[in-house]
This record gives sequence, C-alpha cells and structure tokens, in this order.
Amino acid sequence: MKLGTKGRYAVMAMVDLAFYSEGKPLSLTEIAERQALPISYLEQLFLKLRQKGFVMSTRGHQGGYTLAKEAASIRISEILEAIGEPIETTRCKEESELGCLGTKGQCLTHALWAGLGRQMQQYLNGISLADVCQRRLT
Amino acid sequence: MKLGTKGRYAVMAMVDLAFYSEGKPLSLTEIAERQALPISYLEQLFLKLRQKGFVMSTRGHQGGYTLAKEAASIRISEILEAIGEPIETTRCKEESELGCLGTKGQCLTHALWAGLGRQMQQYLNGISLADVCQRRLT
DNA sequence: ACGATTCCTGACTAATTTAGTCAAGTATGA
DNA sequence: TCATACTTGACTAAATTAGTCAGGAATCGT
Ligand code: FES
Ligand code: FES
Repeated sequence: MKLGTKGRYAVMAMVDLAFYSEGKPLSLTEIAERQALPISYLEQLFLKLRQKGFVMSTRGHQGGYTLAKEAASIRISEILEAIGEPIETTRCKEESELGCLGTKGQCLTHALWAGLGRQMQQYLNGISLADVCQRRLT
Repeated sequence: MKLGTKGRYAVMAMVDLAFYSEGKPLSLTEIAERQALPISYLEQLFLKLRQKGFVMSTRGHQGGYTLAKEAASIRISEILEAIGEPIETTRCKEESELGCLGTKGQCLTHALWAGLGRQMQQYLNGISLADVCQRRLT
C-alpha cells in the first residue's frame, strides 16, 4: 500500500505552484528544480492537469503554468484522480454485482476495504492546496 | 494507491480461518479453494503469519492452521505488517532527519502524507478479525 | 526576423515490483 | 507405510512504474 511517484510528484508540484506563484506563471524548469523532480516527467503530469482544468499554461518566454482555480478550491483527491492515481482498495468493480471472486455477492472482506477506501477518500477530499500551503493539517 | 494481492489474500485467508474454523485446524487447500486463491502463494504468507505468532500449524493428516490468538485481538493492521505490506505514504525515512529531497527539513507535502498514513493506520488498527467476521464495520 | 524559452505530445524503454510457480523436504495420523 | 499437509527457498513471467527521448509548436524580447 504505497503512494507512487506519479501522485506524489503531481501534488508536490501543485503545492509548489500554489506556494511560490504570485499570479505570475512558473516554468516547469523552476518547479522541477526547486522540488528536485525530473522535468520530463512533470511535463506528462501537467499535460493531464491542464486538460482537466486545474492549471492554465502560457507558452513562450516568461511562460509557464498558473493555477486555473483558487488554491482553496482544489482538493488533493482531485489532483490524484486527474493524473490517474486512483484509490483502489476493493478488487471488484463498483458496477458489476459480482464480487471479486466472480460468484454471487461480495467477499467477506469487501466491506473492510471499502471502508478503508472511504476513509482515505474522505481525508484527501477534505484538504485543499491552500491547506497544505498554510500547514493547516490535522 | 492500490492494495496488492499479498495483503488482500492474507486478510481474506485469515478471515476465512476465523470464520470457518471451529477450533479445528483448516488446511490451506480448503481455505484456498473456498476463497479462490492460489495455494502455493498462501503457503508463503502463512509461513510469515506463523513466524509472527498469528497462527499455529499442525502437520500431517487432518492438519492445517489454527488462530494462535483470539480473533478479537488480531488487528488487520498487524496482518498487513506481518506479511510485509506496510503503509508507505511518506517517502522519507522516519529516523533520518533529512526530508525526502535530501536537504534540510521536510518537504512541503510531508505533513499531508503523514496525515494520510496516520488515518489509514488508525482505521486498520481499530478493526479486528472478529469485527470483519461479524460485519461490525462503520 | 530571429532565437531563446517554454509548453505539447507521443513513443519508447529500463528497472522494479508483483504475483505467482516449482521442487524438494519434513512431520503426522490413519 | 502411504497420503496428507505444512516448510522453505529458489526461480520466473508478467505487469507496472518511473522515467527518457525526440520532435514540434507557440510566444516574447530584442
Ligand atoms: S473486494 Fe468487493 S467483493 Fe471482494
Ligand atoms: S515525504 Fe517526508 S520530507 Fe517529503
């Protein structure tokens, strides 16, 4: 049960952006350097973040990325979902009514994992970029 | 952020054991069949579970595994830890005082991930095998 | 106009981790 | 003594992760 670099880097970069940008766009070069992240990797991530509407880009000289919404209204859970690092605790599909072992109802542990997932989702849902920047964490 | 089969199978098997055993040992064959799990894989897992003192084994005919403690006193978090599926949300080592980027203090997101980890740990800590068997889940 | 900067995008790959299998052995009870 | 079942380590195939790389397109300052 570990957090991969994809989700970690995306959140680190977004926090950096929220923290150091003052309206002006920040280049990936700058962010990558400050956070010690591979820049080519960040490019992939910001592509998705832009497509999902979390950041805006300006090209060319003095260009870079800007938050497309207020930092207080971007939840960590949204970032993770946007770049494709979902929380998968249960093994069965939500839609299909067959449990993870293929037969009839849910397995004995389904409720346990579902509860864990709900817990995590709730936590990450309740925290915004602004919260992280201001260290307003429980 | 997904749960692997190692942890999942271990918990499924332990729940099965707690649920269907009535003092008598259950063979891995039986458990594996009922839960649709690969038996050779379970062998590895139960090796560790025995070494850590969660189950007892009886060999030979009519042998199998039995819980070594009461189901109510085995927490899910303990099972996951025993078979080596720890919760790793932060990237930095707990001991060393250097953050995940190598320099000075902790990174901007450390508190966030630590909080997530604490949350998960707390949830899995508060649930015992008995709770799962009796579907006493929030 | 030019050239530096920066985003944009897809394709590709190396390394790691996961999810197992396999084989040989030991202990036990019927 | 034979079938059952645990014991243990070594090995491997597949999937995932964590990136790299290359080429392109837009923009701005000079
Ligand atoms: S995890 Fe949903 S049925 Fe097993
Ligand atoms: S995760 Fe602990 S310092 Fe970054």
